[in-house]
Amino acid sequence: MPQKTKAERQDPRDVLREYVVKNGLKFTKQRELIADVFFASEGHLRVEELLEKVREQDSQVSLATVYRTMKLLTDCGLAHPHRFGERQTVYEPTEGDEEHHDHIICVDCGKIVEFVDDRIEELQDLAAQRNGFKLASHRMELYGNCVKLDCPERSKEG
Amino acid sequence: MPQKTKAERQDPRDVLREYVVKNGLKFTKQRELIADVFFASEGHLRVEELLEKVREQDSQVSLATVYRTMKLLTDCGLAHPHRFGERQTVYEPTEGDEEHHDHIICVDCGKIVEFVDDRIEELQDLAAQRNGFKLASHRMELYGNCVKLDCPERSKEG
DNA sequence: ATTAATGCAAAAGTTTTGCATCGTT
DNA sequence: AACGATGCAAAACTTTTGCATTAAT
Repeated sequence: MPQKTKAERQDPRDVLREYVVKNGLKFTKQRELIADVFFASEGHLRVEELLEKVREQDSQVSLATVYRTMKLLTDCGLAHPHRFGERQTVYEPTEGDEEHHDHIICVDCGKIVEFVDDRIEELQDLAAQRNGFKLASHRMELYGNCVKLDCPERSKEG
Repeated sequence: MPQKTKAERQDPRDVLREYVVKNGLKFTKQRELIADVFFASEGHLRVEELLEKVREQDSQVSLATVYRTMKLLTDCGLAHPHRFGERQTVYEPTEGDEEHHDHIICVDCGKIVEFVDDRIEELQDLAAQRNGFKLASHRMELYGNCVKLDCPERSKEG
């Protein structure tokens, strides 16, 4: 299995700058700021949350710009939108060339843990074939309760 | 592995009626009609589509009532909402006590195929445990292309 | 100077809700 | 008769878009 070296990974800001230049777009301070805040955060951010954080640095940035920038980052392959059954779209950074991953979400406290299971991935591929599909991508989310000690919601409730 | 007999399965309409009575609600013709149309259809219906079909029988039914009824059906355990990455919520009938299933979706033509893979289910359970979660439920969607002959989109395009 | 990006506000799309009225119990 | 459900329209909420202005190239 070919393994990408981490050394190949570029600073997301550089990826963005490259993309922007290549497409005759512009590298604005808003884009830079939004990207910085996005990649500095822990991921799984809703657009509103991102805007909030961005506005701590520049209170003038508009919601529309955040939406437009997240779309741009998605086009660059730097971000990926999710819908965890909620109303709002959640973005997470795609970590360079690293492995794809799935999510486990705590139904009590909302904690999100990322994981990969190669055996599952393999079986998904086979399941698709068995049903006459060529698998392109997938989404898998597990929902459950995280153990007591890890769940802030539990400790809150005593 | 305990196996439910199909004989136990009730007519969804009866389940609804029971639920409604038990909760001091009312069994209206709109609810009956919406449930009938919903269960007669092939599932994976968006609310708009459902409304359209419902209005073929009674043009007076409102969108709000369809939304409210689908919520009711969800509470009864008769329907289940999905978001296949699209904007609109899609409902599908939960088939009595039958097995849970996942989905494969054709990115070309939108065809949806249901499937179950017990080995995947098992591994999901283990993956959750390994990450300190007690698995309650999951969602898994595979995206890909269905083979030429099955894909109406392909034949359309020649 | 050119042309894309921004901010704003309005629009669009989906879902929910308030309320007067209707229909089931 | 009582009270939940309905239809309608308005509201709520998320995301997109048009446009005049600003800023990156």
